[in-house]
Amino acid sequence: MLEKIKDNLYLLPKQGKMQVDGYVIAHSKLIPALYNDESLKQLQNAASIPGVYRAVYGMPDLHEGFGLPIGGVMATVLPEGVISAGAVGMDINCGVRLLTTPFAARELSRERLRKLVSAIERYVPAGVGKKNREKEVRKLLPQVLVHGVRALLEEGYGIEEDLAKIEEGGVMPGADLKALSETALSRGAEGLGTLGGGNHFIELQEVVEIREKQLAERYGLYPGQLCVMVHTGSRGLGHQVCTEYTEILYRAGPKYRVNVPAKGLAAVPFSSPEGKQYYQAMVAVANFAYANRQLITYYLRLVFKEQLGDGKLDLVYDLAHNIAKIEVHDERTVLVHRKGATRALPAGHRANLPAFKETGHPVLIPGSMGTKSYVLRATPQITLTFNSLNHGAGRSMSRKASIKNITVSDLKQALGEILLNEKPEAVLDEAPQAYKDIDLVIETVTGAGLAEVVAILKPLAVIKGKD
DNA sequence: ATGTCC
Repeated sequence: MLEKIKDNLYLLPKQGKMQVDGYVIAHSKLIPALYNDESLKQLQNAASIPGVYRAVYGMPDLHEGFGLPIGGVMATVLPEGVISAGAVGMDINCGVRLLTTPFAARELSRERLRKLVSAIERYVPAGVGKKNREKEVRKLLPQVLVHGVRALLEEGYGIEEDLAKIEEGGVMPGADLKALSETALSRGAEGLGTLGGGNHFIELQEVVEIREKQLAERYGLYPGQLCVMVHTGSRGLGHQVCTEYTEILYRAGPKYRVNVPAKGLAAVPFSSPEGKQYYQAMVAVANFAYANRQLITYYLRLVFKEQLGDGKLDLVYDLAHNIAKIEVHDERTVLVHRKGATRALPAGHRANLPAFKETGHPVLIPGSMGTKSYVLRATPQITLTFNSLNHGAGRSMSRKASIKNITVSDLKQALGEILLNEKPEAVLDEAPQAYKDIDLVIETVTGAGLAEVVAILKPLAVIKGKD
């Protein structure tokens, strides 16, 4: 089905109802796994959606999802093209934030590290169904949905400098609370400031390698530095909104003569009332997720102050990897749906935040639990994928299969000296054996000429939430 | 990913 064009680049040729070609960025060793799940079929489905533009793309961490595969990028021409809730994903604005600390990793004894982990667990509720305990936080929900991180700054949960390092400045315009159901609002109030479960985590990491010294320094990264990476999203709120709107869009589709190949790709024209309403809801939820990572940062700063006497944690960057954005490509306005894909703007791109205009922004790519994380920078060739890169390693095994096939000792061996807050048996589905090889995935995007490695971090301790 | 099927 895939035709090799050159190393790390494959064509999924237009056939059947596909309106455009597909392209998959993948190392040859990553190809066989793509035939073991529905991801290529899902990419073909995406290529048949009304108003799809130029081509659909699969990142090297591609795997089966709901509707659009994880690691999928699909753009639609505006205003006549469609918007799809399933192509954004359940966890709207799931994303990653990287923080530097004023400490060197080697300054921390194992005992100190252990105490740090317990303190983080005390401050940040982690695990499926975990709720925040503070009335004052729940009260912030309406402002957070409309004003994003800015609303938190006004209440003292952050500093002005934080905004300069968050994608979109921590707020997307166009949110409307009326687009959210009572259930969604209630789940949002409970979920604000919580980590969640699944692949979400807080990691204490050490910068172990710098590949681009000047760029790393511009990003605030130095060898040996202790860093904190936060991976979470919009919790039950995003799930609720995706579920509700998939149903709404699925029912409304025929009214606009939009027929979709799978319910997960339910879509309506962007300019339709339902389309506009989903976009207003998605933006509100995206603002919530940026704020969620900000609130967790506030807790982390308290923890560092309490445990180590200095809570000066500075943002390297905060980015979304499940979202749809209005962008200009080939001088056309399109809606780029990225699901498990990171926007990656090269040097000089005008959509960069002022802090990164000259250099291009850091692209934060976590590995799987216990493996390295990468900071990349996109090259000018990134226009190939609508300025998109992968979002992580990508699953190679379903959660169910992982629990069945991976043993506690497999996971313990993979973790080695790395501290884990949870019992290994509680997070077997997150074992690195359930994921693709992050080094190979990164080699793919660098080999394809889409990005270069700036810095590499390795985990010292992992905080996970239980399912 | 998710109050993992109100």
